[in-house]
Amino acid sequence: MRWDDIDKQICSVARALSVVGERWTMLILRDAFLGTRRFDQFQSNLGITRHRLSERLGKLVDQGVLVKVPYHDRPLRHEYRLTRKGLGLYPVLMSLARWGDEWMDKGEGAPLEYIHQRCGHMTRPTLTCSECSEPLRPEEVRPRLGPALQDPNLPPQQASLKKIPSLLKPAG
Amino acid sequence: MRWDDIDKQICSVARALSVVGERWTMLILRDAFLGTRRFDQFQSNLGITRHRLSERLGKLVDQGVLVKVPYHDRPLRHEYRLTRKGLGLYPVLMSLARWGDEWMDKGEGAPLEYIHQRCGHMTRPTLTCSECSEPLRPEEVRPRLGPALQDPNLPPQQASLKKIPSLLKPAG
DNA sequence: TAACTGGGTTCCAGATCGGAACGAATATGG
DNA sequence: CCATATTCGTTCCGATCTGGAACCCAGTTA
Repeated sequence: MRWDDIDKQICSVARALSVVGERWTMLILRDAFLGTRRFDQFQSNLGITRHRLSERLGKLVDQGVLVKVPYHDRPLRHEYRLTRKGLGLYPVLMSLARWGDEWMDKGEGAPLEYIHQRCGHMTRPTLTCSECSEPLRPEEVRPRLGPALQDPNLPPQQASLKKIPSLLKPAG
Repeated sequence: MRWDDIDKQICSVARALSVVGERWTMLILRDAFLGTRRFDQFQSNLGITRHRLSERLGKLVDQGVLVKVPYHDRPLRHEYRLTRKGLGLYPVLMSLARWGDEWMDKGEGAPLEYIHQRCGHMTRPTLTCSECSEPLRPEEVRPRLGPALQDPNLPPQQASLKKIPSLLKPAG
């Protein structure tokens, strides 16, 4: 299967990755969340080539993750801002950052810390259950088929998704 | 800058992506979280080529995200299991899935639903503050320089990271 | 002894990437 | 009026990565 076809899978992770799963895209969004808005700023912060940046920004705009907002005309200039859809990726970025902090630290501590202004404390973002507010641990969550996979006449390649073995134990 | 050098950045997101940011890697991990353990199962579930799969699994093992555990000798066979480091990626996968559910739905509802066995309810995983337990909203969080970026003699390319403009408003 | 299974590796054409040069529209300085 | 700068891109080309198919190897089954 080609990478370009992953968005055809009946899987939310695959669909999400079809938008944000390419090289650089997540780093562009990281910068966007830190306030970067202009082409040249993205380019010099990231060290990405202009060509690639242009392509990625274009795709994010097409997908509704960013919008081009004019901030000056004559000459026409625009900046790139996160939409609501883009802001929805905040948990993804934060979870990546947290994992990087914990597992990829090179011994000098975290690059950035985060203050939750609502409570005033330095926060370590935690994924919790919407119903009981406890932290979500993988071995306490059981996936089951949702509406999209209950359709009896699924394309056969997707059938494997119907078997969810789902035992989550670490090893080692 | 080459993609292979992103792990040299002083940024936890970049470092995390240097491990899980390549094509297919996240989908391999999604499958691992759903219980897949064997080479052929990954291959047929994902539709990835054997070559690519072999390479990605190898890298994940090198990075300590998966371990090869023998389950049969003569002939020697092993399976791939998530380590603690790998299990640490759960929030990333869940956040991606949630975002996909919300923003990439094609009108047939979610592919999978998740039951939190501790409380018995269907859960919508939510990123919250470790200190006050409120949901973390991007505009309520202010990043500041952590230990790793306070070093006064940083490599100059990284200096841009020191400026954190950080205004997070949607537009659109 | 032939076919099968699990878990790979090799090879090659085609797609994607990185770097550098080029372009276009306007503003600024002299 | 001309030269230079700024901002935001696009074009071109050689290097790297990817996908598909074929091949390999150690047992196992029949």
